[in-house]
Amino acid sequence: MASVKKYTSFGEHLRTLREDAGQTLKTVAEKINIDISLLAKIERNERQPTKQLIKQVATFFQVDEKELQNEFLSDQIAYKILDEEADLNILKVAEKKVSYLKTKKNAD
Amino acid sequence: MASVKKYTSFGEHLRTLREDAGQTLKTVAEKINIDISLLAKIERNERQPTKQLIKQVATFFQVDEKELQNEFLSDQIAYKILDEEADLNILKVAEKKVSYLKTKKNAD
DNA sequence: GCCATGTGGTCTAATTTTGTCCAAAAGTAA
DNA sequence: TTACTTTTGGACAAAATTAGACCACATGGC
Repeated sequence: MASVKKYTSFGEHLRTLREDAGQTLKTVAEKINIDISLLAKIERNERQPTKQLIKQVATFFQVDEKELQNEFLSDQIAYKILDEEADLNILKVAEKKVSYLKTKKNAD
Repeated sequence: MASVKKYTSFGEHLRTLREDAGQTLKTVAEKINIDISLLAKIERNERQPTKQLIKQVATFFQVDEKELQNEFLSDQIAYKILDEEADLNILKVAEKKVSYLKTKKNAD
């Protein structure tokens, strides 16, 4: 059985990666060449990471990049739903729309 | 039995509303006080409607505002997934995160 | 006290997005 | 064909959003 997946925010996930690696904000920020404060904000979900940053972080902590990108993407969707105080069934509708838009895209 | 729900894009939905009402872009745009070209772009999903615009449109066509807002929100999510070429199971993760973030929010 | 680490505010620059204007295309009817 | 209506699409300025930098301050250990 694989490890149990925890559903935290992207920032918390990142912080966990860093702390588990026994690194400080400073060492990591220097390694990936960004401001300490920016990294701290990302870990607190006050700034959004760029694709490039996610890639660098994934390399640094040796985790799968695509998975980390997905981690962030699902975060964005979750926050949007919270912001708009929307119903969760919107996700079901979105899923159907993806299928629809995909077939539509192929049709031209 | 209620009407069968169709999963189109927000813009297409809007266009259908307008055409079913036998209105032109001109008449609707004037009524809600925006540029014709902007309304056309929204119908083609080239521009995003503001909340205010959705409200006006809902009033004009006498449809439920909240439902139309949801229609748009699910669109945004669907397009994001398409853009990022992400897997649909991201939506499941997002759902779990909403729950997590909700409880977290209440905890402070 | 000192030093390392993390926080939080403010600001600028860059990027993204909206909304307007206008010309051209497409459709319709005479 | 011509005239007219409707829709499309490009270009661009204005507005809004966001990342990222800088720095002072807080916190915590030694």
